Amino acid sequence: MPRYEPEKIENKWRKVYNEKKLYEANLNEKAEKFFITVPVMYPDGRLHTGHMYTWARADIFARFQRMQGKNVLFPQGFHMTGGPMAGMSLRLKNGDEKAIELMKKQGANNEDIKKFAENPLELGLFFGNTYKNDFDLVGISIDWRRNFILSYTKQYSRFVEWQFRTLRKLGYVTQGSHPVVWCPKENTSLGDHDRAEGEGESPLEFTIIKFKIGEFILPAATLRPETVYGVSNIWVNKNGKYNKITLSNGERWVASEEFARKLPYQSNAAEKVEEFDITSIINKTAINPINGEEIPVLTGEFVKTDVNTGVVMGVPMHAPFDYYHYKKIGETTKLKEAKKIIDVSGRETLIEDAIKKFGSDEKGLEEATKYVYKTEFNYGVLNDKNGVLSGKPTKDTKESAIDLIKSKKAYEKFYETSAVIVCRCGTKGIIKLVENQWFIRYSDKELKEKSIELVQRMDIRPEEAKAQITNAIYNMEDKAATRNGGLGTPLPWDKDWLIEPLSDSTIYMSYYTFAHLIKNIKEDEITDELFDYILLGNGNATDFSDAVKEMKKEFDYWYPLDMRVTAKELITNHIAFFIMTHVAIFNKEKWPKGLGINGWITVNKQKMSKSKGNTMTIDYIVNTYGADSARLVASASNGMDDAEWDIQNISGFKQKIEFILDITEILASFSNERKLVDEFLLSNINRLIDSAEKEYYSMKYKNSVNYSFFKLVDFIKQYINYGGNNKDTIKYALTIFAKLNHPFFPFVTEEINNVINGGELLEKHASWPKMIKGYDNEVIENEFDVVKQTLDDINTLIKITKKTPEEITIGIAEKEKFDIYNKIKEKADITRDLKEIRQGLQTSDFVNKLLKNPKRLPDRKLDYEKELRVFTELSDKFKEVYNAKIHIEESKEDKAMPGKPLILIK
RNA sequence: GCAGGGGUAGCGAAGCGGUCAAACGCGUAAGGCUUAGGACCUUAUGGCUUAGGCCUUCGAGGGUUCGAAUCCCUCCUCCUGCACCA
Repeated sequence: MPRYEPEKIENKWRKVYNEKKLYEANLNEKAEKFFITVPVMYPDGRLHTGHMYTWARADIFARFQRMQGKNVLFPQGFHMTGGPMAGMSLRLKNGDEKAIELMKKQGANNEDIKKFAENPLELGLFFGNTYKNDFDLVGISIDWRRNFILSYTKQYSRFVEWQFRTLRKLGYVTQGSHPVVWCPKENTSLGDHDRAEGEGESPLEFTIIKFKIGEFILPAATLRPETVYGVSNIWVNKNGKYNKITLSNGERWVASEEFARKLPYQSNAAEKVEEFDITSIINKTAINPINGEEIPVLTGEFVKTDVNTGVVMGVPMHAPFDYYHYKKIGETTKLKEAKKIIDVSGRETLIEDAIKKFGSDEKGLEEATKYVYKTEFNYGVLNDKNGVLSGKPTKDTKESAIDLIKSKKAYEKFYETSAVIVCRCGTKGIIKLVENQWFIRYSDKELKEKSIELVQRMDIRPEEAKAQITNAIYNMEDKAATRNGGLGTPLPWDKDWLIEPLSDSTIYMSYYTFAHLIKNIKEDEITDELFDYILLGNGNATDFSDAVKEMKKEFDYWYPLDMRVTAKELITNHIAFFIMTHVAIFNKEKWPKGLGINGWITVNKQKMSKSKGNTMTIDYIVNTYGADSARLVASASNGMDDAEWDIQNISGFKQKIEFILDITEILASFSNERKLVDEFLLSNINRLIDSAEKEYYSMKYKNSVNYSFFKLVDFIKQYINYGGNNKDTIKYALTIFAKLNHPFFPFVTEEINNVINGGELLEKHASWPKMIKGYDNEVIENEFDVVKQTLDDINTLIKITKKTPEEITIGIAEKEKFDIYNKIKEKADITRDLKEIRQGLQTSDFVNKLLKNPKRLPDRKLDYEKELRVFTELSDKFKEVYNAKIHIEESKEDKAMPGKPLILIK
């Protein structure tokens, strides 16, 4: 018997598929089209199992649709817009050891790395090439002719320009200023992916209140301007370095040196910066601009000079740090009593309690701060010591507090990071206020409404994702669409700006439809009018060349997009942008139709990702286990939950494949004998076709392999085990096995089908099997269940009695009992009311037994003749299993029930 | 803070008002096969039980129902995303 040799089989069919160009999709008016995409990939490293998961899921659907007779287009592009590649290139250029090592580990040599350092696009092209190989290896059925690179392809840049001019014409573009996390060394914004530390952190807006001290201003930064009436003092850190900053309006600020360095990124007001001896103002008196109160400047070593201004207002009764240190200084120096200005009813000693609870070390005070802020914010009210703010709930006071501060000309704002952020280059990130930033107005109410309406109609799997997407759109704010570093297409009307990567990739799927044709069109022929004509149907056909008309034909045929497959983390950004931009630009009939959202793979509960180092590259896994085995990963989950993937699963898969290959090989040696067990197998397999199809359709692949693979194999095993040996039945079972599993395991199933049936390829239109009505046989399925149950029961009995059976008698209930049983079964389908069921039945011990519990009423149809025949047919099997004499007979005993024969063991 | 999704056997998970320990996969144990290991096959895998039985379970508590993991309420707890970044 031959071993399963995946490499041999896979090479063979991979070659056939490529030679016959089966993955290349051509316009064919006669065939129904199906257009499926996965987002463009950003080629900055090798592909791993995590990627394979998403693409295999899409590929399975693509193949499934092909087998349904659809003309399937599954293209794939690359994305080379944006920061990470440029950042990596820069790091390589600077000789960053870590970066160089990372590239080497992924197969780049010194020559390559030199090229990457010179041009980040080279890096993308290098990895892009490995992707094509890896995908081909694992059998992702992509039409590579339509591949293109965003936004590196010149023609595509034209397309993005058209997109943005169109959005602007429609009024969806606006301009304003915007705070971003920034690396001052690489001079670029720091997205999550560019950070070595501080993922998920964002800019936080602080209010600066200007306290006067002599000729100087102390700018105190706070998140709670509403506590300004409770200020007891100003904190500075006597160990910190401070500057005197002269502003263009003449104000002279005293703030930390770090602040002076950060300020220019948010305002160009500073004219002169000089050193300042902070100790010279400690214990001097400052003025609260809101109420004119005189307050001392105190030193507090807890004040961080690298955050905000290095000047903090002390509000002891409402801030644990202030409380603790103010008290401490108060022990030796006479200080005014701190004012309590926020009341939380029933929590008079909130701050004392909080410190007691969490402790007075730094960590404890931090915890206490969170706790106090939260409690006061949600339940607090500003008491009568708050001037014009008195009586307001804390929750609603921030805005009016700011207005008040503004009216005293004491207001300023400053952005700070919500926690420490470090760039991959090692530099600490700061906040830059980007002026004149261009936005796409995703906040537009009408656009949101239309988009949400579309989402309700879309075919989204899993169903739960619909609510999330709806919500994401509902909460959408304006999106900064440009940036001033990295790679990308310049904004057509303001060339200083580059269009940002999430914004140049919202409707590019339409570009796939003609990507292979537009390559031949000269750049200057690609005008806005051309795209208006192709994509929106505007303009006159006579104005365009045949080549352009051809492109329009492709677009009209393939668009809209039928299915987009992505991981769930894209819901709140890319998916929302994708849907909304389509709604904004395209005619209604071109809006997207379907989505497939998946979770991610975890290994030991950790998300599989490059940064965690828990991945395997695709070429490794395919070379080690085979492509079909590797694709099993797509069955890791049903919906968008995270799915734990265990490489051990592959061994069970292989065992079963070998079993199937074995019977495939010896198919000719089976007989022509037909028995009840044939009906059993045909009926079950027939039903599996339907079950598997439904699960494939809703992308619940864990369920679909369960049916098409594990259950089906199990049925064939049972069939053989019960003595089935009919050649036609087995041939049918194997054929269905090959077909139902082909989307999942294309190569080995093609081989199996080829061996038993020859002829046409499965990877061809409309090879999906249909159910055969006559094969359905519910009663036979039930009776074989009875056999299984009876075998179990016999085992239990033998175990309990510890007997070695010499004779086993199986007593089938008499026909009358079956009649009553089936009658009750029919009634129980309608009602569970025992009285109602009892009506018209003669009372007997048997009836009483069946009607004891409404939960245990008869619920499957059985048949006397069949039950007797099934057991008779299998008596040899029983004999073999128990090595005992077997009697099958009718029995009048009470214990002989329909579906539960009497068992006697001697 | 805002939003979304969970808590079922050793693990991953199915089940979403009615086949009485719960699909399927993995793991584990025993037996078989084998020179041995691996692989493979069979059986078992909540507890008790000398005749197919009983008891206890689906995060916790309460409710609706003849009947709830499944519906309703309260609580505990875990995970994920939050944008200028692919």
